[in-house]
Amino acid sequence: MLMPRKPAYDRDALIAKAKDIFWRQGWAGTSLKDLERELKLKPGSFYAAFGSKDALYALTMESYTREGVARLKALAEKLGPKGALKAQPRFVIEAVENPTKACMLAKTYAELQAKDHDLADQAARHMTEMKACFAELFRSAQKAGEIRSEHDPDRLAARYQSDILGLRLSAERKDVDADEIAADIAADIDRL
Amino acid sequence: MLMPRKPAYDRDALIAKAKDIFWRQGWAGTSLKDLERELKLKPGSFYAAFGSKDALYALTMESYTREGVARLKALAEKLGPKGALKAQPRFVIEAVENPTKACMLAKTYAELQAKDHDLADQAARHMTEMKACFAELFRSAQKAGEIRSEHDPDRLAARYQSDILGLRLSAERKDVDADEIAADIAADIDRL
DNA sequence: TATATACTTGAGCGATCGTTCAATAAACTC
DNA sequence: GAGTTTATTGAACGATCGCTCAAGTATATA
Repeated sequence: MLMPRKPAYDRDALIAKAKDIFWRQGWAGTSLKDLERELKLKPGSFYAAFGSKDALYALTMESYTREGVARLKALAEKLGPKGALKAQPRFVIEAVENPTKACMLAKTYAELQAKDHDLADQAARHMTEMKACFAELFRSAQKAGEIRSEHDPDRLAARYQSDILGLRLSAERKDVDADEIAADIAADIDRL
Repeated sequence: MLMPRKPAYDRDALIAKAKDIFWRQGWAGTSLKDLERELKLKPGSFYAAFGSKDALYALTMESYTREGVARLKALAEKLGPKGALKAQPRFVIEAVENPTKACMLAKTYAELQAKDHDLADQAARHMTEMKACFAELFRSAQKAGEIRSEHDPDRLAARYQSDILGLRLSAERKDVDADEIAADIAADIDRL
């Protein structure tokens, strides 16, 4: 048997690069020309590597979610569940490596839900997964006695995620002091 | 002087109709074919009436904001400033006449900000205007003694608007009970 | 009724969309 | 090196994008 030629590109690096572009510009706002230029791939190579624009978009959302979950768990490892929940708001809007402040999943869902696009469903599932992570942290914090047990952790998680989505969108505005909002969200955790 | 023929359409009604389409589908997600079909206008009439897709989009955002401000002020007239702030969350997610729950201005800003599109700036200005309305209500509530005066009304308004944006986006999800979030936001007002 | 004016119509413009594919170049085994 | 397999290239496809404009139609005044 003969061994084939190896691709010249690093697939994971290309997904990471594409994620930044999609995250910033959205689905319709990113053309194949954009991707070809930034990823330095001609059409043939692009389609051999990823199959379609939508398939690559799905890969970038998976990567986005995986990293988000990992970061949250690392934060909980270091600061405990309540500490992680209090730190997360400030963290998400201060990450300078992000191409934009708003949540990629929320942007995707908002853009494509009306079209009943598959990517909207996938974004929704990823958001559900993130919400479950938040709920798990609230449950842990309750077990640790850091949050009163009279609260429903799933309800807390839904409200918390909603607040974070609003915060991240607000953080893109020039007339809003997102640090203040983040501080207020964190302060709310202390009152639970 | 001779008098011309009158248009067969109601311009304001067309703007209202276009607003629903843009609100639901977004800027890139709405094609001129969509508008021609829904507004029952051929290209020539469309461009004679509105000039361009973007010009019509701007008109719909103006109408959207004008109606939002009017509704809020009507609510304040009836329920007082604090009552309006408490009622607004439930109100925005329960309005069945809306084509979608999420805020049109936020959707527009999120979609077009990366492109430095003029419509993103206009959306941002309209959001600033809404925020000023909220701040005015918080100030009134403080004057009426319904909210403690130690709070900064502008900061309260920014947080409140952020929460509403998150709520309205969350309300489009099937796995989230938006009524609970709305109730929790309203409950926060009582603790100020 | 004649005429001027504006509205309506729809074919079609150039540009760009996501995608395909045949031709060429490169890297592997034998 | 010969032979085979895959990666790379870039022209070009059909569809759709926002938009233009000349031709036809309807309504007003005179």
